[in-house]
Amino acid sequence: MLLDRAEAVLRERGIDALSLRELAREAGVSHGAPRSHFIDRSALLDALAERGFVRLGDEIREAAASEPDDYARALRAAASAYVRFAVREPALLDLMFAAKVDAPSEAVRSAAERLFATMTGIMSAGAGAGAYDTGDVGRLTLLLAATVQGISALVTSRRITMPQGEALIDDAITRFLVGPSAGR
Amino acid sequence: MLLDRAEAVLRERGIDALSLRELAREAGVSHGAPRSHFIDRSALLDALAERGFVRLGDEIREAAASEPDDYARALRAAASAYVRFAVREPALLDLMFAAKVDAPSEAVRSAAERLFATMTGIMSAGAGAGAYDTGDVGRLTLLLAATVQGISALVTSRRITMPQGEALIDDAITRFLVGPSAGR
DNA sequence: CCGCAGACTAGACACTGTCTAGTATCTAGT
DNA sequence: ACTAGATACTAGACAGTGTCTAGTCTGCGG
Repeated sequence: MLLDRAEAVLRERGIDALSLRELAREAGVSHGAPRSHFIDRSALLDALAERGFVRLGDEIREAAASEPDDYARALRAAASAYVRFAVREPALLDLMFAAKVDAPSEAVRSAAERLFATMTGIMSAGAGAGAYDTGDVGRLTLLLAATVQGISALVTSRRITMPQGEALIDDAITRFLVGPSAGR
Repeated sequence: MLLDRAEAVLRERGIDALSLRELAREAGVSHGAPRSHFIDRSALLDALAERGFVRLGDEIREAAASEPDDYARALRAAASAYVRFAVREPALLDLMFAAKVDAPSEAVRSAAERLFATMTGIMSAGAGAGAYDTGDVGRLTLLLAATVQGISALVTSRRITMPQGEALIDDAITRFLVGPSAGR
């Protein structure tokens, strides 16, 4: 698939090296061929971002499911999976959270929303048992999302190392849980 | 100055619209002229990022200084200033925390470090008076940095609105302070 | 069997970053 | 005062890019 190849280039050589013409050359088709699939270069990027949101959602859901009977561990696993995704696909994550001049496309927006819904689901599992000190799970999830996204940004922009990022996740999750002994 | 004009284009039309040749045209010089100042397009972007770190540091320092005798309010003011900077200069913040394939230049790295030092200074003011529940101010500052960066990313990528971002800052700062009544 | 939509080709256009050789100007250093 | 060198610039070239257009081929539903 064209998108698979584009994703690989994005991962290996960054967004600046991602060229429609080069993708066409690699695929052995003419330079205009990709236009049948993506009207624009930005349409290609949107499709990549959309897939990124889906994949990231899958990965954190799976990570959380690996710890079914411990909220704290499930939360840590999900957050850790998020940062590991960021390290594996730094340029893709940049693309997903890029500050574009015009509003994101409908497809990207809804994919991002589904990721957030996945995170909310993970948080809710603990909320029912009173693991957090507030009833507003949505707002708390937003804060968690911002925190893991920020940690990921610090790691991918090489401001901190991956182990430091993992330590920050630990600190953050601990703060999310009610009581000083929770999850420790 | 060339950088001022570049910053304006970045702010108004995004990074994709930032072209060396167009800058040269606007300045009324030949298309090769900018090369005397910046060897590369990426050198221009690095210079912009560096200036961004300096300006952001100035703004949060000033915000914190406006509340000299209340840690909680100073912290909130600084975090709020960070997010306001992000809203005002979304493309610039993207540039500052972009996940590039090769390591950031020395100048950018040290500018980022100075920003972090500024944040540490703001946090330390409260730490001396036991406002936080841990002695490791550096690690706590890192977590704060990640949190405000993450909130900014959510706002600039239009996942949440600015008021939601402000609310998240409130939630985050409250969690950073020791005791349930702290700063509220 | 027809018509048509979708994937593709091939050429053109305007634009970009980058490299080069050459020029003017200004600034030490002797 | 003269020279050497650095600095800012011009002008031309090159390869590469995204995008648009007109035309071709092919498979499929009516």
